[in-house]
Amino acid sequence: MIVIDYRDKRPLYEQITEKLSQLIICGALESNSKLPSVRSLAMELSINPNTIQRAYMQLEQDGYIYTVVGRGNYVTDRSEWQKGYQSVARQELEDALIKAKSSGLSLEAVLAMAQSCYAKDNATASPGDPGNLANNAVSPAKEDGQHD
Amino acid sequence: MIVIDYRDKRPLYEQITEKLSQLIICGALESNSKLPSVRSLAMELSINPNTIQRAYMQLEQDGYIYTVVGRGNYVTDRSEWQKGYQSVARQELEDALIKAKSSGLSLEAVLAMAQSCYAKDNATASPGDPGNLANNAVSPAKEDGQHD
DNA sequence: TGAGTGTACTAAGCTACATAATACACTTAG
DNA sequence: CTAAGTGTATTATGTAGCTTAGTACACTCA
Repeated sequence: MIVIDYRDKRPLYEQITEKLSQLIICGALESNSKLPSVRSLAMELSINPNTIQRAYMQLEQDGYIYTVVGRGNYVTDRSEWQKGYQSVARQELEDALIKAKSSGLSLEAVLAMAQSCYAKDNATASPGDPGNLANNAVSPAKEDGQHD
Repeated sequence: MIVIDYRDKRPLYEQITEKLSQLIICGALESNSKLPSVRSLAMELSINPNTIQRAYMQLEQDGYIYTVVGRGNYVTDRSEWQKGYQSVARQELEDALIKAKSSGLSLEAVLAMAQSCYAKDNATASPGDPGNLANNAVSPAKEDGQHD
């Protein structure tokens, strides 16, 4: 399920890249399953195919999907990107820890947050909803589909 | 000391905002000390005064500095932005924790990282350090703190 | 063969960023 | 008071990135 947020100041292709990678990471999109075609997803989201193409290009470069010309785009095996993703996550965690420390947060508070977070049931969606990635509830201050 | 990184893809004013706020947070710039003027910092960094002005505007909006028209820009008391900064740090830490968890990092690994980080001596410069931002002019030495 | 796929390219419009050049009101030192 | 230094605002210009639009080509598969 992808929703374009036009209040988001980031470029569209970046939003799409982020949301698709999240869907892949959390398991909502199974390995080797097929992604919507450039043209069909563009139509569903009411944006230009070039923008989708750019998002897919980025996802392929990041290792989350692979492309078969003439056939489509497919989700890469978890083992392919797992390592790199974990490395990024570790770095971001370290940065956040340094910032937390400099902000005056106590070590105890940080440890408690970690415990709490790992106790919680953070969505690791079950691979049962392939279907539509688009949600037609987008209203950029105008009616849908109309671009001058 | 501020260095412009032209390989950085972010806007200049954002780089400057970030580095100045870091200097303020870590204590390299004392509360109520005077920042370089818009024009002088612009000249030292060889960029346009408007860009510095924009950075200062952002810093003021974030609460890190306050402005006295006709006099200059000054570092805000720590207590003014401490709370908001801690709140941001906490949120970023939570995001990083969720990401770490989803990447497969174990709770033990995360706890170890936190311990390690808090054991380390992460630069929290003590007031009195050289406040030089480029090569010049921060300490007027006689600032009787006149602010609103 | 034809439909669907990824891919590449050009052109145009829009926005953000950065610079340049002024201009004005204010504060302070003289 | 004057003059220098300060923040602030404005307009104009150039550049770059994002997005759309339209077209085109090579590939895969029923």
